[in-house]
Amino acid sequence: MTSRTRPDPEVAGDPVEADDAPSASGTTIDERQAAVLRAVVERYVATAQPVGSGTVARAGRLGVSSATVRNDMTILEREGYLVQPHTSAGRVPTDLGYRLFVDHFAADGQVPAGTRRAVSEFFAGAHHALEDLLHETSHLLARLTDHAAVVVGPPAESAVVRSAQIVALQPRVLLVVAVLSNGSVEKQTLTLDADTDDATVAAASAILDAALRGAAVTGLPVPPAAARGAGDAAASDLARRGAEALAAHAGQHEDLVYVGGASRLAAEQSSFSAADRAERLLELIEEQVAFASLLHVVLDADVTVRIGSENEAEELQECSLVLAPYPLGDSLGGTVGVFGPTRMDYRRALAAVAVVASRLGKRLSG
Amino acid sequence: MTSRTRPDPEVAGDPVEADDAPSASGTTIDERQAAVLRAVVERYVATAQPVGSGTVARAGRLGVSSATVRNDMTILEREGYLVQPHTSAGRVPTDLGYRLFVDHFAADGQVPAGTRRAVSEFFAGAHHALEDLLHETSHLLARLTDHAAVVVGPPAESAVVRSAQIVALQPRVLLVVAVLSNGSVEKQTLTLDADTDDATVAAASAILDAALRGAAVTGLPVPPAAARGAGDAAASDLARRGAEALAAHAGQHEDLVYVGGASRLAAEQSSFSAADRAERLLELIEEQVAFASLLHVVLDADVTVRIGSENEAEELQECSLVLAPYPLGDSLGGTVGVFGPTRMDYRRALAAVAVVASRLGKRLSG
DNA sequence: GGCTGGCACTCACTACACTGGAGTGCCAGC
DNA sequence: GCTGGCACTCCAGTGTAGTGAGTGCCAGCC
Repeated sequence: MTSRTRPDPEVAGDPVEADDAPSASGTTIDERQAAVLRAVVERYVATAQPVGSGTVARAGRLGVSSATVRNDMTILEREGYLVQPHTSAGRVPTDLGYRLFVDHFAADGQVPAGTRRAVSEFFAGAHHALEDLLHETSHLLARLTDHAAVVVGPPAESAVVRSAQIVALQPRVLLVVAVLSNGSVEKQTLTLDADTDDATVAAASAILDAALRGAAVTGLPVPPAAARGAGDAAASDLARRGAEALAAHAGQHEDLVYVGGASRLAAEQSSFSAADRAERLLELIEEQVAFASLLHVVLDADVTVRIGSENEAEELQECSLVLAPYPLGDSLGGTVGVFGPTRMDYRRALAAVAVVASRLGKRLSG
Repeated sequence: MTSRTRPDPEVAGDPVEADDAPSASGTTIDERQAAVLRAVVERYVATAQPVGSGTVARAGRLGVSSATVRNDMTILEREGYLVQPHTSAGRVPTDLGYRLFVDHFAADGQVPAGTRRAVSEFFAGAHHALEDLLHETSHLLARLTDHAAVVVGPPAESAVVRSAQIVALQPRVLLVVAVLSNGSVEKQTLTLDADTDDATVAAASAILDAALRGAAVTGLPVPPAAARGAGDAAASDLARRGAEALAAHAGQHEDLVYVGGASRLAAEQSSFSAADRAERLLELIEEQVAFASLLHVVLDADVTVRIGSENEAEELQECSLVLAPYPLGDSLGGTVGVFGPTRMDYRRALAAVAVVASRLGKRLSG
């Protein structure tokens, strides 16, 4: 349930290792300082206001005075976990601060009963096509976390053609359709120069089906050469064109991304520094392909959290992603995740993502 | 090119009829007052600042002093075309003011050369599946107008099944696929309690295809009863289940809506009074079905403009829609349109929507 | 040595008064 | 019927305190 492949630092007794601290001092922070950080993060996530030492001390969990908290905050700031927006304001967590929080305090894996129930109800319901299920899952996750959510479909690469056919829509317009093993359907329109008769289309469809059935969608089916004896050159030619059209399209076909709750980004606009950040993010989402590539990296980990500057993409510098892969049958499926401002309730997001990924995987595999 | 079915009021010489004016006086506004309104609208659209009498007079088109403009503005305000945000500010157009502007000054139908060229280039390019074309068209329209754009697909009602089949994805998971005459594909997964063999699936597929081919997608195909002699009861049963699944789904299947450039709503947030307006709109867009129903009403008109309160939906009260239907073959296709804040460049939007609708119709019909 | 209370200091935020300017309505005169 | 002039309104911007939350530092206490 932890994120990243980092040794889990000890919190009790021994000093917490500030492994990523930018300071060259190699200083560590102790247990109470970590608790202060925790209090600051929780408070800041709740209120969006810089948190002062008095607030933390008054909360009373630590049993120390505000002066002591102040001293700890000074250290936490020196070590890069907190920053002050300006002198005489409270402190705000840095990306590094969130990272420590996530690694130490967000990983207890408690899933709220309400979340668990909502997920169960959702997956108990009927869903038709794969696309619908994934799409609705993204909305479920958005509802649970109150952030935008993504569901990346199973990778297209592993799909195999289960059926292929050519259908006449209009006299000169044909549709080439391939049903893939992952439940998706590839289609391509084919416009002809002259009318074709039904028999030729049917023959071509049969040729195409025979040639493509069972073929992997990548390393695509070789177009059947002018085969089939000299029987029907027109049909054979048509089948070849159909195969080519499919191959050209399927080859560059990226995994589909379903985004739910993108509207929440508008509400989160105030959490971003640049005024057009939310707009840029929405644009990024609209370019599905580019967006999918940003989510792909997770595959091995259980749940991965990427906080602010840990993201490479410029647009995501002020965002956090909580991602988890889900299995599909015995192989790997896709990814589900949540993204919002770094000021995010990581515990809730982690719990929701984990449980949804797990249930979605079971649903798709069972 | 005009909107609504309202007699085009005379502007030259005769007084312009203030047909929708809320005042009981039945007063009319004259040509110069209309020109003042025009100047206010154009200026306000450009600057988003209330427009004062001095600004209009200084622009010089009218050749009258600011005092005269002031008098006209007073009348325009009394008649409901303008409002003052507060005393001693300039004037801002009302929905009624925009309506007059659209009816009188936005209808000259001049399409900028750049727009025309961009549209030509777009439709000259190759597009594969119908869905892709419509999706990309919505982005084209968004780019041209700098607002969010919608493209509603051809109505599903008129579609006819051109092919139907059942494909095995996994031993117990089947996919029922129907290719429709409008180029779309309906699919449904079917989960079985026991494994089936390929022969049964193939037989069921043949039965289904025979039964559904040519049937209208509405008033849906009656599931073939336990027919086909006693030959293969399992196949016949399977075909019936497939047909039922398709019918259940296709019956409630709404026309698809493609939205492009929704991210622009975030930038337009400042044009809305309520802070969460943009968020509400994005939510509305996410619920495709609900959104589509708001766009459907246009069918007869050439280009329709709905301004602010002319929209019935509560969420659209501060939005304007510019919509135009496009033909598909000989029947009616779908709708293309643009939507943004009432403070919108209507001339540009009208021109872009008209030309895109026309070219899209030709492309789909030719 | 580490926690604590106390204290001086910083600085954003708010309230308030003041001013400049854009805009208005009205009116007498051409 | 248009125009210039004039008094008035009121937003927006600026300068000035006052307030309070928060900080850093330090001496003292356990």
